[in-house]
Amino acid sequence: MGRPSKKEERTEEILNAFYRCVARYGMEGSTLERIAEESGLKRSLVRHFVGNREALETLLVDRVLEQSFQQWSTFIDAIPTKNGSEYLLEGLFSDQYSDAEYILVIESLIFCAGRDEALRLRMQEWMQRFTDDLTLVLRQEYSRADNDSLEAASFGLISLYFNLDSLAPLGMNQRYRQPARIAARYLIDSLSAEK
Amino acid sequence: MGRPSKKEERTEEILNAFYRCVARYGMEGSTLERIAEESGLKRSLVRHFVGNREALETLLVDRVLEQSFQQWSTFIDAIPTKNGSEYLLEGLFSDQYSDAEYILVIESLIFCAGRDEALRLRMQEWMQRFTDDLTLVLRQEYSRADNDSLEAASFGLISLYFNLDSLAPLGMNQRYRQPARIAARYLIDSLSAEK
DNA sequence: CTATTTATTGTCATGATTGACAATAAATAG
DNA sequence: CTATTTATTGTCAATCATGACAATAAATAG
Repeated sequence: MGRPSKKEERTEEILNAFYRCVARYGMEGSTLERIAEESGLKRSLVRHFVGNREALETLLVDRVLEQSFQQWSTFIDAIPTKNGSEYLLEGLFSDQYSDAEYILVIESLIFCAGRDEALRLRMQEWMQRFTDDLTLVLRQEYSRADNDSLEAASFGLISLYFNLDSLAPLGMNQRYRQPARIAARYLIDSLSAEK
Repeated sequence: MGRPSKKEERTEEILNAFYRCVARYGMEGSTLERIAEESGLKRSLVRHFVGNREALETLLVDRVLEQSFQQWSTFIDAIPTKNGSEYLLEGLFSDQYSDAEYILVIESLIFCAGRDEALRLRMQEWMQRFTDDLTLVLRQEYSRADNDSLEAASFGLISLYFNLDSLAPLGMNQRYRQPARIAARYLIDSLSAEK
């Protein structure tokens, strides 16, 4: 009985607002006031539904990493054994799936990790998994390439993917999407050119 | 007459401290108190020698961009007409010249540029010049490659260069230096493989 | 309607950040 | 030593960010 709880939906709204704030102002610049304003709620409500700042940050980090792992798994699992690199290119560098905010948030988390031991371990694991999965996909298609080459190509793809959207604050991410895609193809093609 | 001024050296110390703080805490996280502590001075002295926060930021941005242009020009001008790509690889990906703080500061400036019209224009110019110069160097060596390929390779090199040191907070920049270098070579070699 | 639960608003205290400036100490020229 | 200039220290007020909580309004069950 009693008034029905909006905790779940409100929490969702608040975390989405926090997410957008981090993409725009960074973690340090995302004050509770800004988050409240971005979510269209009073600051007291932010506290009421989620808690203090620490709880808010914990929840955001958990959520971002969980969603990231989730979507990445879905993406990776959908990659066919044959011609997987085409899927990679499409998934990483098409307008369609591009999400600049996402990269800016991840970038912020990596930055914060420099001063947060626990977060650092999680982001290291995150990055490791990212590269390992990519390497695995590439290995399926280019089984003759050695490990160093595969790792180099994986890191190259990730770098292109990250760097492209980290230029979003300059409004230059669209301008360099095509170059990024071409460069990515160069990296992949290099694997088949191996001796 | 009067007591000799320490304005120049103190300003230098303060801006260096600010620089380190930005690399560690970001622009928003670099409070005057932290900058003062990092420089070993009282906050009042920071104000005395440089001014308020706005003046401090203006001076830092000017200094970072000026030094960046300066060092980049020196680097680019030293590149020989023949075999320039070897110099590029060495300059961008050797331990010796690596400077993670520099990239983290630039990254912070790009991020800030999202909320600062004037800064955005300057960083756009900065990024444009970076890629243009790289493209020019590559064109000297791979004159048969078309513009799109050159631009893609340039953007790829920059992405690898940036992304590598942006992993510094995770302590993973050393681990991926070699992959980055290998990937960079792949990109460059792709230009000679052009039809 | 009543009791209960939760949303919503508002407020107050505390601490952090910044700006401004007074007061003192130190160095130098003459 | 004196006058002058600057470094250095210290302090106070204004603003912002946060935490805590009281008070009210709204919704629901019975």
